[in-house]
Amino acid sequence: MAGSPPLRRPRKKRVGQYHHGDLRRALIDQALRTIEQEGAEALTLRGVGEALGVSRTALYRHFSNKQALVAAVAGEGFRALRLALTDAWDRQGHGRAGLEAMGLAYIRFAVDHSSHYRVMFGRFVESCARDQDLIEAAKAAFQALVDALIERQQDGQTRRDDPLLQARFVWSVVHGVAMLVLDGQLRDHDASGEALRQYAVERIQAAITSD
Amino acid sequence: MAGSPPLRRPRKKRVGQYHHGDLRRALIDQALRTIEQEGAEALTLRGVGEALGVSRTALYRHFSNKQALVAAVAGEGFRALRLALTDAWDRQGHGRAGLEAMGLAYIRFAVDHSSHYRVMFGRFVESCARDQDLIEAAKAAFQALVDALIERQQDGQTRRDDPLLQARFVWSVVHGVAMLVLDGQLRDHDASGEALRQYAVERIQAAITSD
DNA sequence: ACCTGAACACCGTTCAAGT
DNA sequence: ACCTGAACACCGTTCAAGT
Repeated sequence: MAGSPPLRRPRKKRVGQYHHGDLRRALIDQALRTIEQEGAEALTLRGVGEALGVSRTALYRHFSNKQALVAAVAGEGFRALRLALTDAWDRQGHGRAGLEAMGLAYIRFAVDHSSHYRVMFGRFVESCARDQDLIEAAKAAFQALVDALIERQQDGQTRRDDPLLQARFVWSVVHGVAMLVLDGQLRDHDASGEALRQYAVERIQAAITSD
Repeated sequence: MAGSPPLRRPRKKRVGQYHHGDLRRALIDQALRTIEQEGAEALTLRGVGEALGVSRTALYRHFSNKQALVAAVAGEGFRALRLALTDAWDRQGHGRAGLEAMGLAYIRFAVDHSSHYRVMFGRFVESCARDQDLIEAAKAAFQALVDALIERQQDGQTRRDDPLLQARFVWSVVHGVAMLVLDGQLRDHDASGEALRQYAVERIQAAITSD
């Protein structure tokens, strides 16, 4: 779904040789790989550098600090999420089914890339919310939902509430469901998680339709 | 709302003297104070110890590690949250207004104690989900919502879905709204945040009522 | 029983120095 | 321009030793 990054194997550092590739790109990919495989709290600059056969301070040539690297990874996440949402919407033909597919796609993304998803919304990001690229990527993903809801309203299928407000509500629901499933708040991770997803998208539909 | 802990001032350590109070309690209170004032990532065992005039390893007599301390703080949070929920429900007389008040109380708790709330649901807690006290406290808070929804169903006011599923859905919505507001995803923190809260509780009502 | 202080193995970040 | 290695100021945790 996320278009997994090219598998650049950790390589032994040959002495006296620079990286001389797209180190910035390589750093982001390696950070994402670490996050997905071992979790966000296992991400260390030393580890990333070592895996790339590069000094642990090399990344300061490309990022101002660790947070900036994490923000870049989060940005990638929002771009992948946006794609997942628009894909679902398009594939189901922009109708009620499309909207439900979008909701399920959102939750699936969060569950399938739980560590990455956490980074996208975690406290990490909050403080470096100045990162323009990150903000734009997040906005674009959100806009995909707004557009879909507007189309449904114009087709006369849903309540004509403020689309932005309506979108925030829908986003809240799927975000909340995703977080609950991720946090393992649901004892039996599989069965009740699946039931909640289905119930949630159905009730969203009711909420944006009925009086 | 949370019944703020007794203000035990950081005191200078007098040499050769032990704490000899309820150190466990003092550690939890101090940790919570640090979290609320400076955020969860500013919490260090060294800092807690210093504020209490105690060695930085003293807490290992009362907690197995930092995570256990954090779990205890999270447990306190769930107990306070449960109180906030039942208070709102009771004060509004168990009706539709009571349920809406509950939803707003939930979101208000999260916003007013944002750092504490984050700790309650953050990744911290996930790994030490074995902490029985924490699990019980979280369950009790959730149960308050389940009970309210069951009562509404029995009064014939809402859909007779599986109460547990319905409660998870409602919890997801308020949790999602709280997270969105907290993450500053909402540009104008005040106005649109307020609007979203109102819209959310209203749409929850619609979702659990209509077909 | 309860607490301490030194020690250990980690962090992110800075900076003068290399090529 | 890009990268390195040593150094700095932090962590959580362990453990022998004190009272």
